Amino acid sequence: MANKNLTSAKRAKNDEFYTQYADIQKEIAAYLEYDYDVFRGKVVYCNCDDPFESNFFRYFVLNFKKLGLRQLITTSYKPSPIAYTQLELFERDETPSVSKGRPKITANKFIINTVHDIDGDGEFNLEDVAKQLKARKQNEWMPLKGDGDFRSPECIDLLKQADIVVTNPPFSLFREYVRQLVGYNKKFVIIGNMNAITYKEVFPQIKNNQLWLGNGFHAGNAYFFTPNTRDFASGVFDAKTGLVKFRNVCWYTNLDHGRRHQPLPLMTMAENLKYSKHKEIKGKKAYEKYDNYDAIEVPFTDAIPSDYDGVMGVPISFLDKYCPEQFEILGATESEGRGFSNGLWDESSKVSQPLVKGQRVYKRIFIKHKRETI
DNA sequence: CGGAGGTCTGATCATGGTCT
DNA sequence: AGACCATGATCAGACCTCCG
Repeated sequence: MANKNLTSAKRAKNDEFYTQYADIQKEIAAYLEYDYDVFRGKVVYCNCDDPFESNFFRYFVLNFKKLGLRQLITTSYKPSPIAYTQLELFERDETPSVSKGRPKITANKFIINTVHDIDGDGEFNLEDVAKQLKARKQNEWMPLKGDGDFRSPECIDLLKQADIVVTNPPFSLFREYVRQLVGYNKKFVIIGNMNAITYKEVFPQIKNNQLWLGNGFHAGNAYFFTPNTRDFASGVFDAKTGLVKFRNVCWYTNLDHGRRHQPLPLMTMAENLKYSKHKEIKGKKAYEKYDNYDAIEVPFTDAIPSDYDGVMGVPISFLDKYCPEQFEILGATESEGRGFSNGLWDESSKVSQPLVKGQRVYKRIFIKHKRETI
């Protein structure tokens, strides 16, 4: 067990990817558009965010009044690399050390209760925050006792005080992270890999409409800033901008937003097949029954027919377009097919990956039209 | 030709059962 | 109990194809 924690922590250290300000702004805007007061009177906690670097911290401080926050709590996991400091809060040497002989910079905790223009330059900005924090009136800044791991007791105590968690957690710890959030019954807006949809911790919640995808990155292409430039192949890392490109990245949330309630425009089966070969769309078998599932194969989200009332298997990226008023989610193939058989959700099912005429297809989610029934 | 959408591997690690 | 093996689950990526 101890060993497991060690390896996790080691891995987490490599998870140094900073979300861009514009991406956070765009995502939060989607929730505000749906309900302008979602954040009003709320305690927001960013528990994987170094305030020295984090754009989450920056966003929520700068929009503290506009959102009507009650409090913003931020904790970091690891020491800040000195090179990328946005917030020139303190001389680095002033930073209290945990113990002698160890690096002076440690995991930090920031608690913001109030923000206002303190230096009288007519606008509120990060300089004001720095001054307020230095004065240690109303707002708090202190090192954490431990390493700032989101699972540590002091971070869990802070989590308990929070209403909404917003952050970009280490992907390698995503399952544990979600499990903790759900366990403490928190609202959240977090970033994860699209494959996490199929996780045992995640999919059942999606199915029950307790969790869904957020507004999202443009086309699932997310660009994160990273100081670890050497770990990436060219094409993935852009030296000019310092950004790493990731495919298939999305926001996971249980806050509602408008796009989620827009039904996907659909065509009939015949219309979808019109310009393609019989039973094929873009060279893929379409609308055939699976060999091992009581459902038909729909190879593209675009190709979901408007006129089929039975169970349909669709790619996981369908969830980005999922509108709960339009469709019902029945199950998924999960990894190697656990969880669904004979048209029903079944935990003990051991059915293998979906096959169409003996050919294996990728992971599928099983959905059905919601119809006005008599 | 670049953006959007979907699918692809096999290395790697966790887990669980069985053999000394 | 600990070593060893079989199986399951995952992937802060890589690649391919279609389309305008």
